[in-house]
Amino acid sequence: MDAPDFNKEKVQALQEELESLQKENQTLRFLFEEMSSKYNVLHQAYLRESSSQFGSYDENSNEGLRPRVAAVAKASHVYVKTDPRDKSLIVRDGYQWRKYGQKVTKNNPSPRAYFKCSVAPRCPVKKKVQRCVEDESFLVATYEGQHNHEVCSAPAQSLSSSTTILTCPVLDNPFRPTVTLDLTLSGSNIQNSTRDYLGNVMEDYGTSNNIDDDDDNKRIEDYVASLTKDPNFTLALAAAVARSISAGQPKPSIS
DNA sequence: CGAATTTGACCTGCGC
DNA sequence: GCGCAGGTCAAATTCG
Repeated sequence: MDAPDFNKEKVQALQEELESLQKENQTLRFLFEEMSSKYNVLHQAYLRESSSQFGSYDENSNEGLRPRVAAVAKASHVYVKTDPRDKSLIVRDGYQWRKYGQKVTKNNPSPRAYFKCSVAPRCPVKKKVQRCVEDESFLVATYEGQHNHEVCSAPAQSLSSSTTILTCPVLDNPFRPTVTLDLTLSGSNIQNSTRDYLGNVMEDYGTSNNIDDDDDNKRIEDYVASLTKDPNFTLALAAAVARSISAGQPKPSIS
């Protein structure tokens, strides 16, 4: 076989792969943006509803001791990509936090920082932040509880240049806290299951996309809604995140 | 000088 | 009961 031809084919194959990865990246961004916007709308609605419920709540009454909204939400874990040289344990998520403790834990050489939400005096939310033991360029933030107030400042997108993240609604439940994903990851890090799943979804979307503009937005919303309800999508995303963390390799910017 | 952070001490829960 | 680990408190320190 002729060597130049072989190299040419190789370059062409790589270019094709790069293009497909770029498309994939765009698809993911599109989906996350859609879900994020829907999440924000739902979250605001939830905050309004819960605040009105708390407003009528009589804390001196014994019968009032059972709020209609569960006070303690399950802890959620959020991975945030940061510069590994940056040793601070600060995760900018739009809320104000007061640090009240730091501890070195058994299975992780990096210390764990403890924060309380300081936006509202009686906000019960706590946050733990620790570097990921597998990849120190990731911070793992664990949120406990639920904010009883609204976001007070710029959200996660305002992170420093060394941090590239996107926020997305946590799937299937608009009332869960935000999960943060690094979408600068190379497409090669995306688990096949994720790729297959999203491929199927977008192919499905594409085949049904020959409709007029009015129906277009509605259909997009339907797809986003179906995604947020689909546990397979949750699993696929989780797998992709886990894989990207374990890979810990240099990531070409595809954007 | 007040607010935020640091850090060692203390508390609590859990496994043995 | 004891020891360990995680979580919280609060005095000391730092910073704006």
